[in-house]
Amino acid sequence: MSRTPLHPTREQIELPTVLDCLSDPTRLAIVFTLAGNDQAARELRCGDFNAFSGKSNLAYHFAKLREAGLIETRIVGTTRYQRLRRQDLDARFPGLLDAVIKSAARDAERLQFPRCELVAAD
Amino acid sequence: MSRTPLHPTREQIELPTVLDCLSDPTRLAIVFTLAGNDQAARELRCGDFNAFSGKSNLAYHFAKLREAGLIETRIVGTTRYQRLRRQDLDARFPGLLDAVIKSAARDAERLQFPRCELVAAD
DNA sequence: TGCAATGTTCAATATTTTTTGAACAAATTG
DNA sequence: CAATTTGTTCAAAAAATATTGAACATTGCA
Repeated sequence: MSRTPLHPTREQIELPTVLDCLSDPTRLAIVFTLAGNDQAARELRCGDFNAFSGKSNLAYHFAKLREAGLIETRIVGTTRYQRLRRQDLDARFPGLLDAVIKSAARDAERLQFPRCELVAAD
Repeated sequence: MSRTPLHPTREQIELPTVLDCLSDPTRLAIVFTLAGNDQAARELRCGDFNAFSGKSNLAYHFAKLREAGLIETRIVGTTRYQRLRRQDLDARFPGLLDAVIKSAARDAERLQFPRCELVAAD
């Protein structure tokens, strides 16, 4: 599935772009899930998010998150593992991600995030 | 100019809506300016933002900010004063606004906010 | 090798947002 | 009262985003 995609460097991450990513409910749910505020892992595969939306729509949102610098994609065989670029984000925008994640957690009820359904691992 | 417009209550303020407001460069500039990170006042009139965009476009953005719960509009005669609803935002999303404002301040160079041109007061 | 699984990419839609300008409204001032 | 100032509202146009499904690519497996 092609080569490992392009990620912006830490310095290239832009505030408005990051906020835009987080303002979309689907992407916020993805980021929240990757942040592991549930009991979830730190690294998840695309397929784990199938409850969130259709495959191709997810690919679109993952691309946006990746290009914005929010997540890093690691390719292993035929699956892609995503993880939050927490260190980079914290360095670039101190306190921002924490505030967003905590607020999202407090509002979990009203935000109604889909439940991440772990795909059986190999 | 009609009656004082509707503002959501503190509890009605939604995280994705707030993030969406902040992700737009014009609105982020407005919020940043109202936050007074320059030497600016806490309450500003629409006209003070004329450098940011056209009048009707500003009215659009102010409405978005107001309906999202980011600003409060106070009508005095023919002018409208806007102020950040900092207390409500801090209560609802602790640390969020601070993180955004601070990050914006650090990135001031690259964000290139327009300079708020104070309109002569009465 | 051929089939299944995982995701991407592309093109077409659909939807939402932003921007503009003209017309309007309310208050203030001469 | 007429003119000016401040800013809104409306409708139209422009632009950006999101969503879908079909086709494709890569890897893993029987």
